[in-house]
Amino acid sequence: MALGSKETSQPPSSDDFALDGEGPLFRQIERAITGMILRGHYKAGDRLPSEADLTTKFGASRQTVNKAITELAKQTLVARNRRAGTVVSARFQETFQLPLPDISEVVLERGDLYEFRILKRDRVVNGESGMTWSAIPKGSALLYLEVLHLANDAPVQLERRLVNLAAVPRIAKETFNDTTPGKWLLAKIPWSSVRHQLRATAADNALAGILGVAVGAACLVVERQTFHLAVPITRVQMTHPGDRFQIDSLFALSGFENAD
Amino acid sequence: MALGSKETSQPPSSDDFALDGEGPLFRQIERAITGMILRGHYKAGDRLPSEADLTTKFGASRQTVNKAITELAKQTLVARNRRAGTVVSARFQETFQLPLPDISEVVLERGDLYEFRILKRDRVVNGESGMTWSAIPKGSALLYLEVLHLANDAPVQLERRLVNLAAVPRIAKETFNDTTPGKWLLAKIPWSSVRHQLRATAADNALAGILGVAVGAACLVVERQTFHLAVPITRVQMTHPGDRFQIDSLFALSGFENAD
DNA sequence: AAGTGGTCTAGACCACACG
DNA sequence: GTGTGGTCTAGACCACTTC
Repeated sequence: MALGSKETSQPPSSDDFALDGEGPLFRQIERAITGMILRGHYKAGDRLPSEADLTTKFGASRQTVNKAITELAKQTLVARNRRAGTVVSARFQETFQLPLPDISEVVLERGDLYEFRILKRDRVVNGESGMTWSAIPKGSALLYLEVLHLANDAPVQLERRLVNLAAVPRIAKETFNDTTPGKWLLAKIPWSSVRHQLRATAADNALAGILGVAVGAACLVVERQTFHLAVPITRVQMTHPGDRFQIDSLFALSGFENAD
Repeated sequence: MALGSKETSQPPSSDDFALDGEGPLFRQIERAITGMILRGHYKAGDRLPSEADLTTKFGASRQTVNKAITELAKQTLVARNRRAGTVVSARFQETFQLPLPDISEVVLERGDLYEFRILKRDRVVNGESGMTWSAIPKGSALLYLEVLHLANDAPVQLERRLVNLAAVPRIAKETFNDTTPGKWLLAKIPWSSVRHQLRATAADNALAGILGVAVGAACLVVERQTFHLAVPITRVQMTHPGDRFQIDSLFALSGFENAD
């Protein structure tokens, strides 16, 4: 079971460049090379054969080989350099995909009953009455929404949202009888960039009352700011009771999804 | 400033298929199509021209057009279907890249002084003395490590780690004078899949004492399990004081990074 | 100077899904 | 059937970087 096969590992033999015949050729090549790296035939810092060599070894065109290796480079498994060649990375990926879907889908996915309630809905002026969104000039018209999301009647998320009314005037007439503001915005307004922040906070009195947890209880906060072509669209703070919500993500190198 | 240009948006004219001449052709095509979608010339559910048509409109080869659209499909901006064609997605990406680098780099990046202390180091048997890792058979030999990470002498992370000794026997001799266990493992042992969980917890007495926070303080917990070719390597719980640590991530559609 | 990756084209065959 | 994307090849030119 020992993985410490590095000390005794062999350099890649011609057999290691064998393909398994499953699926597209470029994926087979991807798997073959990933496999050699994972099995220690290529170690961190080692140089892979050039594309021209791989073309011969795999019996594929250069385009196909290039597509495979480009994909490995995107996964940060290798680094590519002109003239110097392709080198196995010393360190693996440090950025991971985390799914942050609409809370309604998380709840429904679990088979629970989903419901939401609009607690507040106010037109506010940026910078006044304690509402400030620094990405937007003071004095701008904003819509403030407070929405409680419930799973089987238990609160799982308090959503506190500011919407830039100059960018999304139509939202003023929307009543949100059928969809949540989050889904409405996602469907109506495209975005070009998104910023996320994750942190933990203790519930204050107001939050504790709304979420039905003890004062001081740990909560997971996801804050999201959405922009469209440099125009701020919406900023939302999603606060979850720490004991009823977590984010879960599984990542596998492509071709090795079933290696668990 | 209003973005509600959808109601008045025009169907794409031939001018919209103009390229800006910057960088590789496939990126120009990518930007051109992304731009048409973001500006509302193509709305959710609309069908893009076929690859053959785009080949003509952009004056590029099919390979090049295909590469551009394949990239858009990976970003979930469009969905591709044989026979039915390429359709603009009704909903945008719901999975985001979050950076989770080694804590030492986060601290050093901020310009703070970084230090770590190994608080505990025990050989344990899985299932005994309160240590259980369900991915591994009971009775397996594990190494338990407790490491405190500090920024400017203030604790920012408590790391509690289990290592599968059968998979990583060499770690038994490692003293971690120079590197943290996390970095050591990353450098020595490759992984093929990783699972992450994020949640908030309240500090209990022990945790509060170690982190130097009040009992009950909110903490952000990142749990990571790493596997290599189906073999569990390590499981680590990284607990951060909620007020001294957060995860931050900015994502932009490629080609629109400067649109903020 | 020469090797390596970056990109592009023209042409081809195939698989799938819809009518 | 037939249109659409999925994939592949052979060949080419170029840019960058190291030798």
